[in-house]
Amino acid sequence: MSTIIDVAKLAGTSPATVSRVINNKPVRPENYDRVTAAIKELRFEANASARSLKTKKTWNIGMVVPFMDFFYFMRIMKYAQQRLEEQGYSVMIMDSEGEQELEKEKVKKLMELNVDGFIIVLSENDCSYINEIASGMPVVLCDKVPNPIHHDVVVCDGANIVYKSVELLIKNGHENIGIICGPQVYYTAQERLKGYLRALEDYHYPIKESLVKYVAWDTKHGVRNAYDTTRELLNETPRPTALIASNYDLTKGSLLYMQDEGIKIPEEVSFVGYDFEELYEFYNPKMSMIFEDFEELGAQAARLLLRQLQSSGNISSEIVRVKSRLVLGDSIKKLK
Amino acid sequence: MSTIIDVAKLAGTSPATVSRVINNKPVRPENYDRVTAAIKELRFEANASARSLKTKKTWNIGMVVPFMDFFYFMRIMKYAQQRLEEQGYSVMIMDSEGEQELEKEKVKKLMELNVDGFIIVLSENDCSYINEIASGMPVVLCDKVPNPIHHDVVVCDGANIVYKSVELLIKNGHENIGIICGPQVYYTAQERLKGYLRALEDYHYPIKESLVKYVAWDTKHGVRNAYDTTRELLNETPRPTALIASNYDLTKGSLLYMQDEGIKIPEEVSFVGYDFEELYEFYNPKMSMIFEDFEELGAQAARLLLRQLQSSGNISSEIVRVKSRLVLGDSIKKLK
DNA sequence: CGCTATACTGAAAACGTTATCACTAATTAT
DNA sequence: ATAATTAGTGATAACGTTTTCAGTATAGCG
Repeated sequence: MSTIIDVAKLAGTSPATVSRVINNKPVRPENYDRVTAAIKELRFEANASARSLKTKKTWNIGMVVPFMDFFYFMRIMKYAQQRLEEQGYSVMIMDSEGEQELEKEKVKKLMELNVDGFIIVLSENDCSYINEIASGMPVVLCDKVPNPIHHDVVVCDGANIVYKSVELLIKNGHENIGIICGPQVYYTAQERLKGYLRALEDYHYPIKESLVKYVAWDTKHGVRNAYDTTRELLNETPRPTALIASNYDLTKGSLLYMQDEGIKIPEEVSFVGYDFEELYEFYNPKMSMIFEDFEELGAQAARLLLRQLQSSGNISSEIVRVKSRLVLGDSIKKLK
Repeated sequence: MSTIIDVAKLAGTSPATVSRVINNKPVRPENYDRVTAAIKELRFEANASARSLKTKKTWNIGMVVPFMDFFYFMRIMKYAQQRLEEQGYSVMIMDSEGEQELEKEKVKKLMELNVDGFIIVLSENDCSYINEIASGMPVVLCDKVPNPIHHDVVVCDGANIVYKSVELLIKNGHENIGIICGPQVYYTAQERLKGYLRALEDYHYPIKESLVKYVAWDTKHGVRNAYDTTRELLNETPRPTALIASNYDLTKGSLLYMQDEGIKIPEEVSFVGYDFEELYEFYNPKMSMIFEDFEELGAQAARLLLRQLQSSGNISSEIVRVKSRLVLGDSIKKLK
């Protein structure tokens, strides 16, 4: 491996000039040519460690997700990474295994590695530790977000799309619509419920508490919880004629229950799911499903982070809502 | 941020002694205590860049996968990462988008970042560039492997498990068994076909060329290709009574075709798939499916890499085969 | 008790960059 | 033509570690 000094010698300039060339600072054209030629000849690559040591910038971004083998999180990170790479950043992704304690450790680890910023999908509804461990760091929170927020945040627009889904069910004659929600400490869970409530209100239907179920939707227990909750819901009076599962895992659990019990969709109950791609392709009949735009989610996260990285002064934090879409299948029965 | 010098001052020793403490080198107990106390008090963390600059070791491992939002690859990397972290390494994962040109770029980028080693899932059947770009680097190749191999390699044992599957089909009275294989330039594709051929031979059944289809199984086109090939297979004479799809995407494509055409499994054709977890839970009837052990795959990749990282001298490259398992569903019909 | 071997220690020189600063050459204004 | 500015240069000092090396205590030995 050759160094800036080797290049300088070959080009007949000082190391400082070589540094100026590789950092796009003004240099006499003649010197520029000689240096670039020397760089090519020696296959010189600036040493990242030395550079970071001097500049205090590693051009590395730390990402933490609850489960890195889960497409949902990784797709977000993939697209964020793409944008960040365009700006010269590299990315380190770590897995918190859905546990806050581990998440904290990973953030700490990334701090030791001197990352320049973070994109985090929280494991639990708490990010207070960030200010202790990584105070002053550029941070973007993504998807799972605690309610009082002091950071830049990107979430999918749940209110709107759930509103539309409920509206559609109503127009198909459904009055008793059950919904399986996430814990209301999460912003996204709140939003999705808000869409449900608002639609019913707008159409002057009463809201039946018994048809609104709150479920711990963490990736570890979400499926199981939704499974049980679906049973509960279908035993309520009035029995719901339609169900909305407001999350990937909740969708999975709910459908598994109905499959196990042989409950026919849409004959016995209509259904709208969330984010379950593979299933959408294969389930018979095709499920109606809400899909979040992970590509945009990641891109926005990257944008917000870059904004922080590039601005020197304090900027007020921003919350970005990314549109979701509802794809229709044959899982909604027309009543009457 | 405090430095080794601040710590030294507070502890009343030289920076060298502090360095010795944080690197577990022998130090007088009294000094050890004073230094650790000072470290705690100042919340000192050794600067990674400075350390790397001096030691030429970053403790970073580069990983490259074709698609980082694909659970298959990420699960491998997740478990590899776990093992590597235990040994103090951090991991940078990059996405080659299934294109060799990009893969090369990512490897180059990771070289610039001075990673200490690589775990790579190749996009195409060629890793010759590695010797140009990253010659001498510790490298482990994973899952998709070109045939003549000069690196450490981890693959799933396809021969054995496909053999078992074919055997099972034979015992259920099937003689005409179709198989959708990957391109024979891939080691894994070869192995899976080998299992098929050997089982038929062992049971003295003729091998019918028309029932063995070779398909480009890359993540971009695999599904589509399998879709078309399934049609072909089912139009062959003799018509196969059972089908084996030897890969996740091939399974997906094949099942999609049969679903679209309303071909009933197992009534019209028996089926054994590969790696399609979500589907296994939901498809009706339950598919018989081969599952690879990604956890072990990743763990072995990490083990091989650590072996290279820790050994100073040249070691001969190793090829590790990880057992797969066959999970039975109701997709195999008993003939006669 | 003196001698050698042992076990730590601190000073100082790296590692490969970038940033500062004083300086020179080239340009412009007068 | 000379003075005043501008543009670009190289020497040098960081950045925060580790490593070498010579040195100093301490322990072990006869």
